[in-house]
Order: sequence, then structure tokens, then C-alpha cells
Amino acid sequence: MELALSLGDPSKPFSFLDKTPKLSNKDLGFCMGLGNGFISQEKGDAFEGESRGEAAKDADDKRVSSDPPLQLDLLPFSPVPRAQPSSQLSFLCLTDNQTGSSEAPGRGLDVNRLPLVAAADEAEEGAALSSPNSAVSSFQMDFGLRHGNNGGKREVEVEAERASSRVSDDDENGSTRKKLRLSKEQSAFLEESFKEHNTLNPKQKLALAKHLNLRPRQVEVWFQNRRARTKLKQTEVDCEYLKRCCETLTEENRRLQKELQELRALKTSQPFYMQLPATTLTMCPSCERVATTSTTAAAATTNVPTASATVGSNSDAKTGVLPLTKTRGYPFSLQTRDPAPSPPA
DNA sequence: AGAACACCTTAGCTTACCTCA
DNA sequence: GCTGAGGTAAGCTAAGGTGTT
Repeated sequence: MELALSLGDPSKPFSFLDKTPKLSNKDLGFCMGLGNGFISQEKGDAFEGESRGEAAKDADDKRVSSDPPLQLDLLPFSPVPRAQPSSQLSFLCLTDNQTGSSEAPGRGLDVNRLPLVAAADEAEEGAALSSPNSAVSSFQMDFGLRHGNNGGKREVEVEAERASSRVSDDDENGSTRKKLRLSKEQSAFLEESFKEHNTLNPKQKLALAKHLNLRPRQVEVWFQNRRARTKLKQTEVDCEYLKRCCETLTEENRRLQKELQELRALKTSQPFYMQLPATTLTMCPSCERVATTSTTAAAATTNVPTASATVGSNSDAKTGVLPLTKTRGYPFSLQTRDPAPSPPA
């Protein structure tokens, strides 16, 4: 059974199943993707498609199965129009402006740089500030922006030094690592970058780090954690979907069991049933229920070759128990067919 | 061999909730 | 009843460690 969950472009078929050897044992072999209006898989969005595994990526164009995949369209988490080729937060702007905090928010922002006022305050408070980088909060960001005249390039650089040395101090001390909290602006920028590239090449990493006044390692870690979060969410979605599939199959199994019981009851109620050379059972194509047809008797009496379902010869004629282990699905094969041919006149 | 990554884990921080004075 | 302080658990997330590719 193929299970494929599509969150987007239905024109991209699922083909991961054709490459099952490549799937690891950990891989659910589950395929999800978000298409229209979202970052393409190749661009590497996260929950909005990143988790469509490597196998799916590799095999997108190799699907050969004739079974139509079961596709489920879900509403996206955070629709981000992909139409704009170069958004304001794209990498393209990483190098176009490095003027720091004097810039308007959202462009060329440098959220780790604080004005001297804030830095002085923090110096006074010393270790009382539990979250050093939380000093780069939006409040202080705004403060810095509003009082940008205070700062100027030099102060910005001083703050950048202070911020970086704070981290390096922690590293050097090796005592307790301080929790660095990225500001909303930093996170938003990283998020936007992640939507475009869920992995970074060294050049992009350096550019991002420089732009956000972070260490490349921090950017790298952020992307690693972001991918992990994406995968986790994806796994949750997959599990939920598989759960629903399981419920559906259970219900189907229940229905078939009931149907089987009906057939057994039918058989026991007809003493000569098993003595007949063959029995034709037809299934209604619409309701998928087995219909008891008069063609059985007709076929038996007229020796018309039965078409599809034939009670196997290995069935226990005495007990009336059908061989349940003969086939994987049904004790006998049922084929959807047209109404039984009328016996020849 | 080294880089990049996935995965697991740890630990700092925030938030919500509760209790109590 | 309302309020603020203190404690606690849960969740989030940056970062470290390790194995794999």
C-alpha cells in the first residue's frame, strides 16, 4: 500500500516507494511536500516541505507504480508567498547594507548591537542580568534605534565587541554556559533564510553570521536545530496521518470480516452449497458488497463455466470452514465483475 | 582527514499555573 | 476578593557531544 501525503503540488508524483532500498530503517518512507505558494523542496523549506525526505527528492521523477497515490492536502502552517524572488530578507541583502542599528528594522538590522547606554546599564548590573543576549531584546533594540544618535558607528562596534566577548568569555571560563537568546529579529531573519535554504554553504553561513552579528557556529547550530524541529514536526504529522490510515484499514478489515461471516452463514444455510461444482459470487461495484446471485445454481445446473470467484477445492466441505490461510486477503478470490452472464437458452 | 550533518542530550530561560500571605 | 511574591513544572531552544556520511 502506498501512502503519500502531499501538501502541495499534485503534479509531482510520489516515487519514494520505488526507491525503498534507499530508505533507512528509520525512514518512514513518507513523502510530504508543499508546493504552490511555498518554497519548493529543492529550495529546502522546513516544515513547509523540508521533511520530504531525501528519498523523495531523489525519486521524484522515477515513479512507476500505477497505483494512484493517496494525497492529502492540508492547510499550510505559515503561508509565505514564494512569489517574490528577492525578498527583503533574502541573502541578496546580506551584503548590501551593513550599517547596523541605524537602519530601519527589518533591513540591515543588527540586533546584537546595543547603544552604549544599554551597555553601560548592563555593566552596572553585572551578572544580575541573567540572559546576556536577551539584552538584545526588542525593547532594547527599539531603544537603540530610537537613540541611535547616541551610538554611531563606533559605539555599535563597541557593542558588537562586547556581545562577542561575552560569548567568548563564557567559552573561556568554561564554567556555566550562558543561554544565548536570539532576538526576534535575528530569529525572523534566520527563519527567512531557512525558508530559502534549509542548509547553508560556508559562504552563506558567514554572510548570515556577519549580518546578524553572530558567530558562524551559532548560525550553523541554529540551522541544525531548526532542521531538527522541522523533522520533529513532520514526524508528528506523519504519525497522525498513519494513525488515520490505520483506523481506516481497521474499519475496512472489520467490514470485510463481517462480510466473511455473512458468506459463511450463507454457506451453512445452503446444505448443498459446497457440493456444487462451482459458485459464482459477484461483488457490487458500487457498494462493494458481495451479492448472492442466482447464477450459482444456474451455473451449476447448466455447467456454465464460472467466471471469477470459486470456492476453493481445498475448503473443508464437512465443516464448511473456508481455508483462511490459503490466500493473504480473502479465503477465496472475489472479483468485481459485470452481472453474471445469463445461461444459454 | 576533515567538514557537515543527524541525532541525542544538557542546560538556560520563559511562561503558565498554583499557593500563600 | 484582589494582588504580588515565591515555587514549580512544562516547553522552548541554544549549544555540546558523538556517530555517520
